[in-house]
Amino acid sequence: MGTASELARAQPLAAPRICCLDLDTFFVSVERLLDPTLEGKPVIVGGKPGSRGVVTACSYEVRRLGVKSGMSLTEAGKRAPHAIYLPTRHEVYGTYAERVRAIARRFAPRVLVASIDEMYLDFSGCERLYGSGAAAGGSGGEDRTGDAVIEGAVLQLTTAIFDEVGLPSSAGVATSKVVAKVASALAKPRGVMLVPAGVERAVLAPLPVRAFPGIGPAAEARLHAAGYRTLGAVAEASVADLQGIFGAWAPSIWRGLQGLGSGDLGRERPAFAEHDPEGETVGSISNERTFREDVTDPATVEAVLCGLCERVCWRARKRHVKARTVTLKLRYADFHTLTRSHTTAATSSELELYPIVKEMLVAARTRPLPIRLLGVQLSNLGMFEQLPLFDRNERVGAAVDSIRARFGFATVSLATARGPRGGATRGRG
DNA sequence: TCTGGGGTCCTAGGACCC
DNA sequence: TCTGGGGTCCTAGGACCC
Repeated sequence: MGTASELARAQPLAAPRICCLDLDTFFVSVERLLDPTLEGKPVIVGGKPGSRGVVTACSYEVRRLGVKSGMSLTEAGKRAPHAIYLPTRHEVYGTYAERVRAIARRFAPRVLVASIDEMYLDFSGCERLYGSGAAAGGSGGEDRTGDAVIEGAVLQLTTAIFDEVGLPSSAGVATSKVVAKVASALAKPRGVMLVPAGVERAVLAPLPVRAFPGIGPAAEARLHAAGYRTLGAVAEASVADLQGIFGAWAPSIWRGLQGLGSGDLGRERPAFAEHDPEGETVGSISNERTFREDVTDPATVEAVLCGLCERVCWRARKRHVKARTVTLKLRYADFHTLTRSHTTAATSSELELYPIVKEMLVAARTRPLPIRLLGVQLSNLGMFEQLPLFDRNERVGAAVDSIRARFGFATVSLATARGPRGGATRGRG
């Protein structure tokens, strides 16, 4: 019996314990597992230097030379001419990521997959689960002991990932997701950093503004222009001051900087969710392609556009969703980029979508410049049930899918997707 | 330093309806 | 006939993340 505050004093609610687990130079680490001679050498994943594209991952050896992920391969080639350049192999990395997730689920009751190499684990209330015996001799108060217990569990987790899969990882633990994420970045490589409740602001204060998730190049420039250089300085500002810089994000960024960010995992991103808890699917499915060389040839343009339609529709059908909105993305040789979208009745058939997208391209392409990139995106997605297929287009789609399920995506395609001289535009992968 | 590909979320204007 | 305002949907563009 008693008021809520009396109860809280008698039985202190432990602060949330959110762990952000991040695999170190993930793609490089997987490549090294598959080819141990790469160990200790400068490695860049993303493609050949000089080819169009960017660095998707790089080892610490080349980071010392100023190479960063996102940098163009041309630039990387200048800074690290002797590095080993490898193509990106997403399917391979996916299987390793799944093994890591399976280990994570052994350690925490709730796990949220944030990206291929990053996840959040909720250790809130797990102090007793991990605290039996050994860690109970802490000298500090209740919370200190809890911190030590959780830190030990996270250390066990990263050790298990290394022992069982062979991948190095880092982790940050804090009372909120954002601070845990910042801490995991500070812990790299191969470290664990725990931010005790109450010291979040002190940990964030000296960091440059870009260290905070959600502050990118544009916000950084606006912050610098307004005189803010560190997260400590931004934390001093009022929500009203931040409104002009972050717009709708201001309150959540302000809270995050005070260490008051959300202490629960939040919702799984649909792209990673196995089942949609609300029964309704949000999100989008897109594929885009940058040409090796800018193209003008209409047959090539059509073939690629058709192939993109096929691919997104195929992925939509695999997820049992239909789209109401289709968006075309067009990038000219001079990098000027535009999008055109169209909303109709829900579909997942390329036979229906391709003519629409083709028409959008004709209407959108007002300049005589060669094309650098084409993209197709499906959005406004909704679930559909697997019913008998009355519709001709759906039967065609199902037949195509059953062949692809056995032999791969590239084995069948619409005639238009096969390029000018009848040859497939894509290899068998 | 000639700049990938997969996503999510926000902004802002216009159409349309009540 | 003129006027106002809110809500929702659509479209285009852009910031940000990995």
